Order: sequence, then C-alpha cells, then structure tokens
Amino acid sequence: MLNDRQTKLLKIIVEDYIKTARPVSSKAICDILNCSSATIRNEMSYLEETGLLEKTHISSGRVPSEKGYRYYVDHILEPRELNGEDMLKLQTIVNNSSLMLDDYITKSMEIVSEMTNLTAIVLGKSSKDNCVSKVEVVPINEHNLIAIVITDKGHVEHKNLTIKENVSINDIKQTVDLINKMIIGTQLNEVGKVLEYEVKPIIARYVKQHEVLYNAFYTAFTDFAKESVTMTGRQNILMQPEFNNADRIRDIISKFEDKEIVNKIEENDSGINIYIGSETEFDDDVTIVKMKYEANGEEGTIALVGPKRMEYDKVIALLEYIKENMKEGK
Amino acid sequence: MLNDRQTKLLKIIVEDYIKTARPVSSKAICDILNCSSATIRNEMSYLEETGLLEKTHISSGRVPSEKGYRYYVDHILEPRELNGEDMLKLQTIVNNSSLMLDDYITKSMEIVSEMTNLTAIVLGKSSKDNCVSKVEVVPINEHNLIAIVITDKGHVEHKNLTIKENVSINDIKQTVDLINKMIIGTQLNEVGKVLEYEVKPIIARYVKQHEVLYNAFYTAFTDFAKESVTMTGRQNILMQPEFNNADRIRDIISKFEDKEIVNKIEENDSGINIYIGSETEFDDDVTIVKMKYEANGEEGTIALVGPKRMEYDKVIALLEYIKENMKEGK
DNA sequence: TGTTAGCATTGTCAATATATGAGTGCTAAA
DNA sequence: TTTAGCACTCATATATTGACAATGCTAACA
Repeated sequence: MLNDRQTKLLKIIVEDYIKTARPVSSKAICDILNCSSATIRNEMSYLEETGLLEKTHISSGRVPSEKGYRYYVDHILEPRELNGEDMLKLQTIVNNSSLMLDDYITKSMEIVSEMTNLTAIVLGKSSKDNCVSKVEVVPINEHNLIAIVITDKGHVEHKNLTIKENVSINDIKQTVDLINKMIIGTQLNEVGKVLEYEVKPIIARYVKQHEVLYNAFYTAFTDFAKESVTMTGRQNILMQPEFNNADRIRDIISKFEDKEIVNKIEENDSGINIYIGSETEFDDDVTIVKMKYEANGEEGTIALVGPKRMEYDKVIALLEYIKENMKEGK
Repeated sequence: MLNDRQTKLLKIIVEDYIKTARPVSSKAICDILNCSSATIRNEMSYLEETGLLEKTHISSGRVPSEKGYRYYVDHILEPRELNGEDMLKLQTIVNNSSLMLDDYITKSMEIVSEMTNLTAIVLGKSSKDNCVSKVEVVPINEHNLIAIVITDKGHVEHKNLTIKENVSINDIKQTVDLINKMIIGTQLNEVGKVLEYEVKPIIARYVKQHEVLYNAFYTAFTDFAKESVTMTGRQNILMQPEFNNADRIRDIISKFEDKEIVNKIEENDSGINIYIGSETEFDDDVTIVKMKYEANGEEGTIALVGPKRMEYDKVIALLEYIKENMKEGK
C-alpha cells in the first residue's frame, strides 16, 4: 500500500489533473509537499511502477492511470459537502411540491448536468412492473381510436389504433369493458399474456370482429412496456479537451445515438456505481456514474457521463443529495 | 444571364462538388464539354466574376459559391424521379395503414434521414389549434392526480397534478365534470382564457377548495400547448468532410441542442423551402430544407439539415413523395 | 471572334529540418 | 533520506523544401 506522502501525492496529481487536464510536473508540487522536485520525482517513479501514474511521453509530467483513478475513487476520495450555491439551485426543485417523482428527477438531473458539465441520463423510469390501473379508449373518427393506459404509479401511455374494417362502436365498447375488467392490476409486461390467454377466448365468443380488435389492442399494449431514456447536456462532454478531435467526437455522438449503450452496464450494488475508462465499454477516456433509486415503489436509474477527469467528489455529493431528497415521499 | 454552355458548366461543377467534396478542375471537365481546359478556364473565370463560383485558394479548382447553389437550385436543378429502391423503402411505410399521420411522418423521415445522410427534424405537429375533445382525470393516490387531455386530432397530453391540501374526491369530480362540459371544443391555446373567465367563476360558487383545484388545472392546461420536436440522424451531418474539425462539430451539436433553432426560420411559401448557407442563420456551410404540410386539417413542418453540398434533387423528390402520400387521408 | 497550346505563377500538401522549452532520470554530495 | 546539478528526451512550433495541381495570361490559330 501507499504511505502517507505517496497517498497525498496521488491525491494532488489526480485533483490537479482533473482541474487542468495537463500532465502534472514534479516542480509544481514541491511547494505543496515542502520538498524538492527531485524527491517528488522519486516518489512519482514509485507510483508509476505500481501502475497508478503514467507519462504521456518519456519526459512529460505524470497523469493518473485508470488504476490511479480507481485507487483515488476507492481509497482517497473524501466525500464533499455541497456548496451553498449548488444546494440552493437544487432546493428550488426539491421544494416544488407540485412535482411528481419523474419530474423531480428529470429536472434535478438537468441542473446537475449544468453544474458539472457532464451529460445526464435518466433511464428507465421502468414502468415494466407498473400495474395497469385504467384503460381508456377514445374514438377520433371512423377508423381511428386512441388507447390510453394509466398505471398505478401514475405513468400514462397512449397509442393510436387504426382499424380498417368497419367495426361497430358497440363491439369496441364491449371489448374495452372486458379489457378493463380483466387486466386492471396486471403488470405491464404481463399484459400480453393475459390478453392472449384470458381476454382473447372471451371476446372471440362475444364480439363479432374480434380478430381485428384483438390485434389492434395486442400491438398497442406490447408497445407500452418499452423503457424511456432522456438525456441532457449531450454536448457538455464534447467540450472537454480530451475529446478535441473530430473522429473522437463523432464516435461519442454516435454512441449517444444508441440510447441503450448506458443501460448495458450492469450495476454492482444499489448505491452509486462508478465505471472508469475501459470499465465503461464506452470509451477509454470516459467515466460513467450510475445510481439506482427506489422511491414510492418506483425504480429507476440515473447516470452521468463525462471524462475520466471528472470531479468525483462533487458528482457523488450531488447524486446523494438527489437520492436523499427523493425518499421524503414525492 | 448565363448562356447554354455556362449553365451546363455550373451544373457540372455543382453536381461534381456535391458528389466529391473536392474543388473541380478545368481539366476534369473538358471531356464532358468537348473543349480544352483553357476554354473551360475562361468560362470559369466568367462564372467567378458573376459570383457563382469561388476558389478555395488562388491556384485551386472551383467550388460553387452560396449564390452558385442558389442559382443551381432556382434555375438549373431538374426534378428527379425517385429510384426504385428508395421508393420501395418508403412504400412500406405508406402502405402500413395502421399508422396515423404523426407516425407516418416520423417513420418516413427516419427513412429519409438514412437514405440521404441528412438530419431529419419533425417540428410542431402543432397541436395549438387542436380542439379539446375530452378531459379525463384519474386519481393515483391521496395527493396525486393525472389529467389527460385528448384533442380532436388525436393528440394526447397528460400531466401529473399534485394537490397538497385535502380535497374531497367529490370536489374533484365536480370540477372535472364542469371542465369537460365547458371546454370541449375549445382550441388548446384558448383553454387558458376559458378556464379563467368562464370556468373559474362557476367553480368558485359550487366547489369548496376551488382555488387549489383551479390552480392545478390551470398550470396543467397551459403546459399543453407546447410544441414537440423530434430529430433523427443527428450524427449524419457530422460525418461530412466540411465538418471535420472539433470546434465546428461542437458548434453544430450545441445548435441542435437548442431545438428551436430550426423553427426560427420563417417559411416563405407553402411548398418546399430551401435555405442555403447564411440564409439558414445556422451555419454557413449548412442547407436547411423545410416543408410545411397540411393533412386532415393538421399542420406541421418537416425539415432536413445537411451540408450545402446535398443532393437537392433527391431531397426534393423524397419530400414531395412524402407529401403526396400524406394527402390520401391517414 | 472564339478556341487552344504553352508556360510562368501560385498555392497546397507532405516531408524534413531546426530551435526551444518543459520535464525527467540519474548521480554524487549533503 | 533528501537534494542540487546536469545530461537527455520528447512535444511543440516554426521554417524549408520539393512535388504537384491548378490557374491566368499571352500569342497563335481556325
């Protein structure tokens, strides 16, 4: 393990590099640690041997390696209090009691994205395990209906249905009544099964154009279980100096376009998970911070994407603040 | 005006540059026009005098100027038939009769974006002048309601309402009934007024907690009139060689983040509008093609964003095909 | 009058050279 | 264990060069 001075040195180098994005030289540090640059250099070369630091070229200053960041995050990083200004900004959201959970999260993350210059992602709001609490069908004209599904967690989904053949309004009404009776309380991702094995046999007996109606509703419901992804501050990460060449940027943008990419990473635990560089399977210079939340029985995940060179302490403080204030029932 | 050979020359240069992104030399053209490179050079320098061509440096080949593209689009461009392959791809969307107008447009534009390597934007689906056809309120728990508004054009909007004080279910029901009675048929952007001057006075008399309820519904409805913007193929434009430096790309991405940017351009007429370079107020190397549509009484705008160097004939053919097939009632 | 061949001119691009400065490693002495 | 001193290395910036791709211009030609 590292001795006291080595730990301090690593901390200084990581934090300086996070701030400036430039390799840190021995000379720059001697004032802080009260010793000469040569001493620092000796310690530096030890930290390089252990794989915590790297040089960009033979005569450059030192830069934290991936392992260095990992060590910093796991052992050195000390939790930071939110500063007053940041706290204040978030509090206006927390105190806005007319916001429901989803809006609270989305808005908070927008603010966090702005404060940290990172890209914020709100994933899931996973309504898969929400239960259907009401189905409503509203006719628009002869051939078009709108089906609206409301879940017990307050999620609303709607879909336009087009029915080619002439189907009597009565048949539609009957079908909807039946659906309402049979699938309320069913989890969204179970609805398909219930429709097929329980609803279909019944409407087949009572409703004339049952095939047409069944197909329309079936496709509508199976579309509902999809997850949503929202992103803000997409461009923030691109402003960082490590992404200053066109191809790099194009690569990142393309990866963002595939919204699943961040979702692919499996969480280890229920707290804040930090994936650095190659651990992200996204880009070697990127860190992704993910946090699962659960409040009012709703689950979801929020994530921040940015350069490895991010202010880990601030990010953690912000996410914890958001989670803390989420518990107080929204 | 230009004589026949000059017109041909400009056409060749524009189309060659669109294809290759490289300045066009006199030598490359002499075969096509059956004359020597010197003759071409003479004509080229005339076209340069009139401002239709430019050089990137003193001894380079010629590139169309903004004015050159404009002249090409206005006077030279000849409408092109869609090729079979492209037509086929779009037809699967056109023939999918279960799609309503919005979905038809979104999906078509996704395909067009892919076929042209441009960025597609669907703006508006402007529901401002839609009329309310139904208001539904579903209680989620003690303090939360969901308000759902359906318009006559089949748009659905929903919003979570939180009501702090204890309000009886009966009061809510009464209010919703009243709202339903009074605002059905009202245009979305008029709802605010009707609520304030017609609904409020009445609920003030009949409903106990009328202030709380009124405020909740008022904010909910006024949020509804907002317009939606969807984009696909954001990264396409960045792959073009004219945007091969990091700062350029960052600039474009930031501008996309401000979704209003494309909306800001006022249309001149109801057909296809082409804005080239500085006319876009977006970027001097960018062309924006916008088209308004109106079908089933619904209005909207679709746009394609790409380099000035885009295949204008193809883009026009595609948009016209989309518009044509929209008329046939969806 | 319009077209063309020939040639000097001009600028890009890529490769190479040169100078500067920041930072290191190593060694020997404190 | 720490440090001063020095040689060494590499990045960065700037300048130099030659090959090449075009052009403009001029004079001759149809």
